[in-house]
Amino acid sequence: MPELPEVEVVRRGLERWIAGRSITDVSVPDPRSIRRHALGVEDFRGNLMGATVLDVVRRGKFLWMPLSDSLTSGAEPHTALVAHLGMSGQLLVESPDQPHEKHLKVRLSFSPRADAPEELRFVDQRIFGGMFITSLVPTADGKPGGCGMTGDQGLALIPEEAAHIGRDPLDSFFDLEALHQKLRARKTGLKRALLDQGFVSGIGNIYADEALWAAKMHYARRTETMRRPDTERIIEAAREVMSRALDAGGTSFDSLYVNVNGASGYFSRSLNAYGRDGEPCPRCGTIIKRETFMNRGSHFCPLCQRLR
DNA sequence: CAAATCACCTGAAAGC
DNA sequence: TGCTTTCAGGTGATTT
Repeated sequence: MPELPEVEVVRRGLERWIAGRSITDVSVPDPRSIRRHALGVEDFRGNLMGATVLDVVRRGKFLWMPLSDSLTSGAEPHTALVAHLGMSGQLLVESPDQPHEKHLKVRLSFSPRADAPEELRFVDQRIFGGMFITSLVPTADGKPGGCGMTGDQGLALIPEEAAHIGRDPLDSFFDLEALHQKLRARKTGLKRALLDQGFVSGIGNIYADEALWAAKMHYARRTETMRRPDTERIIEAAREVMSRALDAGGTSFDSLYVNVNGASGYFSRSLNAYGRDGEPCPRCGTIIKRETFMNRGSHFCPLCQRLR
């Protein structure tokens, strides 16, 4: 499933192929994928038709495209098209004559541009992801909303529905001290906190297990016992694991075009803990264990990652 | 306030 | 072989 590194690659692809173009047509073969757009399909279409995608920004696993307002062109955007890939979502930039994918949910047509395909397709098998249009609101810290052109360069706005999530470990404005204080105040298990997008975004089950393994910490470690170096260690581990995946994704394909088209699927990850229960820990040889925690698998080395 | 539960989905894989 | 069950996951609303 797509986690932060995959979403970032998609963002870069969209920035390259879609940013600056205007939307000429919209179709929604499966309205379930825009169920978070409360006003329905017609409103969704009406808001997108004629709008220009000004940028493609990401925080954690949320992607958004600030839209021009035809009435006040030149002014700050105040709405955005939000996309979340959920478990199985893909954003594909393709020519309209490509056969429709089995799980094609939303289709956007763009103004023609030389050497760029004209359609953006949202394909999603499990429908945990989706798209919707929403208002942009000021960020809590007044700093740029996320990763992207306008995101990094000063547009301190974020979609309402993503305003509650924390900055991700790859965000240049990530505030370690703020996270550390929140962790100490919360009284919960460490993995639970890592998966809670309100603390830090972008970390899913796979990278949580990998980061915990790399930092040699137990998933149930109490957050109130975390010391500053502990918080640093786990976040640095998460950052390391994710940027390694991003590097791999950025170099394992010929071009961004292939990436944004999802032709090669998701990154093949080199995993040390996740899904490796029953196999030896790459660090010490102890057999990796799997326990159910929060209704999902937690994979860890019983020796390297002890709960004290 | 923390944590558990559920809802949303499909299809691969395992179990019978 | 063929049916049924389990599982996987992110997010958000609701309940304990």
